[in-house]
Amino acid sequence: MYQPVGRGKLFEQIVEQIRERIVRGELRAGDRLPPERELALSFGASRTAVREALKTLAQMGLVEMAPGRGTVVTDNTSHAMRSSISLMMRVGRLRSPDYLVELREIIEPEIAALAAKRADAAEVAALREAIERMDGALHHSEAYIAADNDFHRTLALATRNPLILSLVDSIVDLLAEQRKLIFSAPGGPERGQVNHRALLEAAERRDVEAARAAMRAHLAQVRADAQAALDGTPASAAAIQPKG
Amino acid sequence: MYQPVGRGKLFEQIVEQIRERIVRGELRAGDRLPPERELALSFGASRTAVREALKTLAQMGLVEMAPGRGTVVTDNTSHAMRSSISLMMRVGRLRSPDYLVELREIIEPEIAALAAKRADAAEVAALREAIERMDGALHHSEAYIAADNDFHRTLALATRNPLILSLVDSIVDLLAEQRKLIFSAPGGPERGQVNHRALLEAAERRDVEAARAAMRAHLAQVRADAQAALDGTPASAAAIQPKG
DNA sequence: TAGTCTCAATTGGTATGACCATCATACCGG
DNA sequence: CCGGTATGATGGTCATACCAATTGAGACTA
Repeated sequence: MYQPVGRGKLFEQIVEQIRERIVRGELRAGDRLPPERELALSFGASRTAVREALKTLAQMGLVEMAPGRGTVVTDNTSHAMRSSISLMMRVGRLRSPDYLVELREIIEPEIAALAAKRADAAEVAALREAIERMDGALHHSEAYIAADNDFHRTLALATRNPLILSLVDSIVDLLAEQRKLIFSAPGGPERGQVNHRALLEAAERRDVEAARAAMRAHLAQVRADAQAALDGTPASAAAIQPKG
Repeated sequence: MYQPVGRGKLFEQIVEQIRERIVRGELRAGDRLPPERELALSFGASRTAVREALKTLAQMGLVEMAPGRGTVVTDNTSHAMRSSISLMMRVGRLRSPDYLVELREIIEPEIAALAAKRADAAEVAALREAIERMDGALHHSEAYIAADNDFHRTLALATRNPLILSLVDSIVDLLAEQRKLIFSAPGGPERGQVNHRALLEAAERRDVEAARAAMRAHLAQVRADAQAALDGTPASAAAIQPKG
């Protein structure tokens, strides 16, 4: 019927215009956009509206604002999704973290398969290095978990698919808790290393099926160890809950 | 070694305080929080700062602002992730849309499998209804695509995993383009319906393996039809970047 | 009485104008 | 050549006013 006369809030129109220019590549990462006062003049709007628009873009991870330096375009696109998932898990009445485990059991075996197919020498080396770091940190939970994260992240990187990498990055934080449980399970790290090595060998041999199977075994073992740690040590299990 | 001295921007502190109350459950979905002017008074800050904080929370999908009605807490936590992925795909050097297809081929078969295992009568009915709508819209691309989206979303819903649902929601928008291609391929929609029906039957029989297989077949056919549509229409094919 | 209409109050959205905090740069003195 | 300092640019905050959309109460009409 009629054209929507005011296409929504004013600041949204400004967001759209700037977003478009970034998406189209007219504005690239590192570029600095005009001061707020200038933008306000260009858009024919007040500085308030421009500012709300820039604030929104900053929250989306498209730009960064800093006093004295101005507003610059950034390529930090995965940051937003990362915090979103983290938030979602927390706000979702944190019961049933199984949601995350389930998603992980869906994607990680396929990630391993793709990684085995596509990993180059450098990535294989990175995997080996991560495993060695875990070997050397079997009694140092923080370093072990960090190396463990790197291992899985390198696999995601080897898929050559940035979407998958972002997805993995976004759930890494949430896995720290579970990995602590594994670490506290007797023999948990050692059992994990068996599967890690199997994954490394599969990647070296480009054995897609072996990689998938190894990851499945790994996740099953992780799930079992985590459950065992919860059952066996009610004290540490209780320590998980609060953390407000 | 030393702590950062500055406590950060003022509006960030306000964001943190309100966010905490939402995450802790003190503020639940539907709750309405005080007017901006009141909040400004409570926080001992100006309305500007409060407003920037609320704007940030709105962008995160935690609250919704509307003139006259106030600011209410929402549970729409997937919205942020949705727009994030969409943005990432667009800003990320839009060549190689295969990234998305690849991710889809990883998760959708497993979604179908989980859905077949867990779908209740209402969800099966919703699947059937979506298929019927597609039957009735074989010559009306917009309605067909909408029903197609609903079909896949219902599958995700049936997994009972909100993370998976959010992930699918975030992908839906980006699939519109591909679905238009399918629709333009001769016999594409009809072939799609065959697989849709197979998925429905698998869900009815709780046949996990059949569901997974049907979805794999569906995606393979979709990929083929999309490619065929591109090959057949070089003009539109030129609009897509050659894959890396 | 029931329905609708009007209008004022509430509340988010925008506009100004000012001032502060921080950073970059150019300038100056050693 | 170096280091501190003044100056300007720029984002962050404040105060105030007005606009726009929504709500809800009270008046008006059928």
